[in-house]
Amino acid sequence: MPRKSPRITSKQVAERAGVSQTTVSFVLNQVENSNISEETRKRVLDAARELDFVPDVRAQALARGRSNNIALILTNPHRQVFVDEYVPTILTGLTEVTQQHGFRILVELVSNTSNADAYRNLIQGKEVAGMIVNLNAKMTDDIEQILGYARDRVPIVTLDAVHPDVCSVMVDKVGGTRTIVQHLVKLGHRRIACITYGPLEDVHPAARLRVYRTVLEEAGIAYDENLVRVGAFDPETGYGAMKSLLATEHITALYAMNDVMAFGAMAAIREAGLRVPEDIAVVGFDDIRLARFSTPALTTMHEPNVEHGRRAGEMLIDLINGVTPREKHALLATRMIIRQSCGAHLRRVDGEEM
Amino acid sequence: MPRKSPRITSKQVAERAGVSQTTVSFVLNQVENSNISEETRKRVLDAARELDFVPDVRAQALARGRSNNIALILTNPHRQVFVDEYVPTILTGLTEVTQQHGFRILVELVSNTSNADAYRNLIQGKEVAGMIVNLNAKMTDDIEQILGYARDRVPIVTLDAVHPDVCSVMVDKVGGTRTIVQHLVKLGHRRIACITYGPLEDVHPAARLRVYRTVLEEAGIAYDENLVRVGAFDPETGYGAMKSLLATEHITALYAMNDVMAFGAMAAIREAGLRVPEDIAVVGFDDIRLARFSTPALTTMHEPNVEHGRRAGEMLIDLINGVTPREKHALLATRMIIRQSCGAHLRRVDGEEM
DNA sequence: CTAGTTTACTAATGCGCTTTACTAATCCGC
DNA sequence: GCGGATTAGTAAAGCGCATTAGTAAACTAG
Repeated sequence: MPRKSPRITSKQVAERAGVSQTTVSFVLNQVENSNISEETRKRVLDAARELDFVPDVRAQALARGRSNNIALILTNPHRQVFVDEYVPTILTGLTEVTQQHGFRILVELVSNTSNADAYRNLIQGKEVAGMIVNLNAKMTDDIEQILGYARDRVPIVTLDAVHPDVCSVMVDKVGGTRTIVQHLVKLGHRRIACITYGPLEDVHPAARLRVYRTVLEEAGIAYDENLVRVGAFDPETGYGAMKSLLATEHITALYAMNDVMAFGAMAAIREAGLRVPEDIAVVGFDDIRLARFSTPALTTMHEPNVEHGRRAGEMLIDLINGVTPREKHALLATRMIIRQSCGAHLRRVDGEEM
Repeated sequence: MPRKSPRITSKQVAERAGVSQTTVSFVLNQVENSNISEETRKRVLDAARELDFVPDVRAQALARGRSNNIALILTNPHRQVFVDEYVPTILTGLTEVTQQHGFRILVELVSNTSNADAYRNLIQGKEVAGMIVNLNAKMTDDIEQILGYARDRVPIVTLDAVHPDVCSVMVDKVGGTRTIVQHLVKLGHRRIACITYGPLEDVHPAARLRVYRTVLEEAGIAYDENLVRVGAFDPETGYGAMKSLLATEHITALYAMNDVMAFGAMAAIREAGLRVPEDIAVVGFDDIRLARFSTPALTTMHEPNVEHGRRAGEMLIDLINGVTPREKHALLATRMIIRQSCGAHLRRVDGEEM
C-alpha cells in the first residue's frame, strides 16, 4: 500500500540549487525576460533532475488560474456514442494534439443532454480549461442555454451540433448521404429504403433524411415514407427495421444510416431467404473496421474520426490560447468505400468518381 | 468568446451568509463535530445556492492534499485496447461508480508500455488519487518496476496483468478458453485451429494457448503447432491467418481469441468457397455486439466488461479510502453464447451447460 | 455561584506554485 | 566618474480552499 513518499517541492529544488523559488519557477517554465544566467539555469535544472522533481499540477493550476485539463463530454453515451470505434478514434486524434500541449483529457459521461449541472460543475469548479462536447441532439432551448452558459465561461468546441456562436468540427454526414444515395440511384434502384435513427429532430438524421428525399426526387423517384424506418445505434434495431420493411414493402436497395444497423439489416435479409446485393443492395455509413468483413463486404461512407478528434483538439487549444481559429465551423469530408454489398461490382458501373 | 465571469469564492458565500469562511467550509463539506446550528447551516446553504457557488476543485485538491481524479491508463491503445466496445464499456462501468464518489476520469494513452514517465508525471504531479491500468503485456522487469513505483505512491488497480502485490480485476479469459475449446471438442472436432494474438509472451495469449493445448491433449488430440497462427486485434489479421491456414492445413474448426479476428477468418473461409459451420466451425471470444449479426451468427464467450470497469472502480476507491478490498485479485467469469457459427445447432448437442 | 464542559463559531496558517514588484550589482555613454 | 539602463536575481503576496487551534458564550454539575 502507498506509503508517504517524501514530496519534493520547488522550494527544495531552490535550496539545492542555491537560488530562490522564483528562479526555479522561471527556469522550469522558461519564462521570457527573466534574465537567468546560463550557469544558474543549469544548476536549477540539475537540482530538479537530481531530486526527481515534478511540479504539483494542482498548485500550478491554482496559481496560474487555469487548469490543464480538457473535458471530453459525451452526451447520451449509451444511445449513440458508445458504438463501434467512435470514442476510441476520437480519443486517438484528440490526445495526439492535447498531449503535445500538455493537456490531459477528462472524460465525462452525461446521460441527460440537458443536464446543465454537469457542465456547470466542470466549469465553475475550474476543473477544465476547455470542453469538447459531443452534442448531436436537437438544438432545443435547453441546450442552447447550456451552450451559451458554457461558452461565456470557457472555450468550447462541439463535435456535431452547430450553434452559430460555438465553434465546431463536424463530419459532413449530409454530403456523404447525398453521395451514397446517388450511388444507389445510379445503380438503377428505384425502391430505396432508408433506416434512420431517432429522434428524427436531431441534428443529423433530420438533415440526412431530407437529402435522401431530395436525391430521390431529383431522380424522379417519389418519396415514400413507408420506406423509412427509425432505428438506433445498434444492430438489433437495424435487424428489426429490416424485418418490418420486408414484411410490407418491396424494396431493392437500403440506405442504413450507420454500419451497425446495416449489419443487422443484412442479417434480416438473409433470414428472409434473400441475397445481398442481388435481391437487395445495402449500403451503410461510418466504415467501421468490420465493414470490410461482413457478408458481403459492406459499401459505406468512411468517416474520418481520428481527424475529427484531432481537429477539434486543435481548435479548442487555439481558443484556450486566445487564438481565433481559422474556421469557426469545420466540415470534414467523408469518402465512399465501394465494396460488394451495393452490387456495383455486378453491374460494371462506370467510374464512380464521387 | 469567454469573458471573465465574476468568480464566486467561498469567501463571498461567507460574507453573504454573515459567517466565516471556515463555517462555509464546514457546512458545505458536512464536517462532523463542527457544531453548526441548523439556522446557520441553512443561511450558508442558501447563500451558496443564491450565488451559484461551486468550489474550486484545484484549491480543494491542494488544500486537502488529494486530487479527485482517477486515471484510466490505456497502454498500447492502438494494438489492442481500441477495438470494439472495450473502452466504452469499461468506461461505462467505471464512471458508474466514480461519479457516485465524486471522482472524475482522466484518460491517459500510453503507447509504450514501459514508458515510466507517463506514470511518474501523473503521480508526482499529484494529478490523480489513484490509477486503473490496462496492462496486458508480459510482466517484464521494466513493468514490474513501474508498478512497484506506482503502487508505493498511489493506489492502483490493474485490469489485466497480475502482479502479486498490485490489486487487479481480471476477466477469466483462460477459463473461458477452456470452456469454448471443450465445446468444439464435444462437437467432435479433432482438427481445431487457433488464431491467437501476440506477443505470445503477454499475459493472456500465453496462458490461453496453454489451455487450448491442454484441452486438446485431455481429449487425446495431439497438439499441432502448425494449426496455431498469430493475429492481433483486427479483422485483417484474422483474415490473413485464416488464408494461411487454409493454404496448408486441413481443419474442421477454429478458435479465434477474439471476435474481430473471427469475423476476418470467416470472410476468408467464405472466399475459399467453404461454409461456416458445415465445413469449418468457428468460435470467437468477447461477444461484441455484432457477433449476433455475422453470417452465421458467431458463437463466442461473453466478457462482462461493464462489470469489469465497475469492479475495478470499486476496488480502487476502497484503496483510496484506505479500506482493504475484500479480494485483492478479482476474477470475473465469462459466459458461453452458443449461436450458429459453431454448428452446435446442426448436431443436436445435449444440453451445453457450461 | 463557580469551575468545568459543551456549543457555536472564527482567525490564521498552509497546501505548492506563479507572478508582481522590488533590489543590488554591473554596464555604458558622454 | 556619474546618471540611467540593463542584468540577475529575490521577497512576498496571492490563488481558494481545508483545517487546526483557539475563543466567547451558554450550559451544566456540585
